[in-house]
Amino acid sequence: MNDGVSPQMGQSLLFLTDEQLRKGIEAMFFAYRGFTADPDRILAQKSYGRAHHRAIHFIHRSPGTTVNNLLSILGVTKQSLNRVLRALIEDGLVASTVGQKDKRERHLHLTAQGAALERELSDAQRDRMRAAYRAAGPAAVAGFRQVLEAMMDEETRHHYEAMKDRPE
Amino acid sequence: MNDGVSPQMGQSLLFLTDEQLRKGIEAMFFAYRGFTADPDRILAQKSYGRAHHRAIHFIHRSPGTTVNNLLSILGVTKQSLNRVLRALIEDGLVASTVGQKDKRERHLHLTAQGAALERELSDAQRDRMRAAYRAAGPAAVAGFRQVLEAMMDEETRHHYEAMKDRPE
DNA sequence: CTTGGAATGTCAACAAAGCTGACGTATTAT
DNA sequence: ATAATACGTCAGCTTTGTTGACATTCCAAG
Repeated sequence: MNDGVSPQMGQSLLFLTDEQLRKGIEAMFFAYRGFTADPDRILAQKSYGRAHHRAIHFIHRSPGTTVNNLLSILGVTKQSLNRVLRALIEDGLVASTVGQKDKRERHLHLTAQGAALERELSDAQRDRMRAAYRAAGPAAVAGFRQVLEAMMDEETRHHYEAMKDRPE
Repeated sequence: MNDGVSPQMGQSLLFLTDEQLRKGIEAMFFAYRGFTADPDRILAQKSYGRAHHRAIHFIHRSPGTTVNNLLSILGVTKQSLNRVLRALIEDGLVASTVGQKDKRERHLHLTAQGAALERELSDAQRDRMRAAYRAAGPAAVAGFRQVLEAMMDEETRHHYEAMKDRPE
């Protein structure tokens, strides 16, 4: 299994062994459970699911986004998103307004109520992330982000990058 | 929002800002899609799903494991696992044998066919992981693993650690 | 001005994968 | 003997994804 790596970097390539890769894969699997655990608990009380969380998160991040844009960020079908969105709109967490320039489009915003839930969810998720970051330290965090970014699909990374530098 | 960090480490705590945490959260979400994308494609062809992949993975990792043990690793109900397991046994990918010492237990193994699918799936998943590792470098990989481990629930981390140092 | 295509919404039907609750059976432990 | 454990299974429900079909609204190009 030659890796096509230049010979002058004869330094430890042990981090690329199948064993190391397997640990990374399992770490990813187990960590994702923790990542979603706290929001999941909050959502269950309100009889929402992860799909609602994701919609709320990205509407918060990109206020006024269109349904189509949200669709491509989330990578699901419009039917699937629509079901979630309908519930959030009916419950008064999300406001959908017809576009001025293009009236076919709907622009999505969080209501005060929606923003409140967003805060509750992201507070919980951030708490765990903060604890993990603090335990691991800044250098580890930089590496964490680097590896995750390298793991994304091309198209996905574009969405990620586009969202990256927007101010809070 | 005081963090209770000792004052002598007046160094940059900027990596703990909400902005940084949010990026980590989004990176985790987007990266997980990439993480599962390649196996998902293979599984879809064979009309299996992620649940089958997980069962196959951990049976491969812990040959002869009992149903109960697998249950606690995967964190699902026995009914949910049973559905998946039944399909894999019927299709001849997994062998279930009655325990010798305790005959109530079933010990699970991959058949040759099951091992073949396991290899196909983990090859695909490892390829992406390897590319990400190589792009990021060994230091980043160490950080990646540190943060992920710190993100796990206590109980989950035990499973992870228990599996960690077993030879391939 | 008409017409084609894009954006959206909605209906129906289905599947994967999780859940609860109940029950049966074999086996082991007390 | 009885209780607890390990496993399997039936039934029913939920969330979240999928296709496919179809209507509406609207922009833009001919």
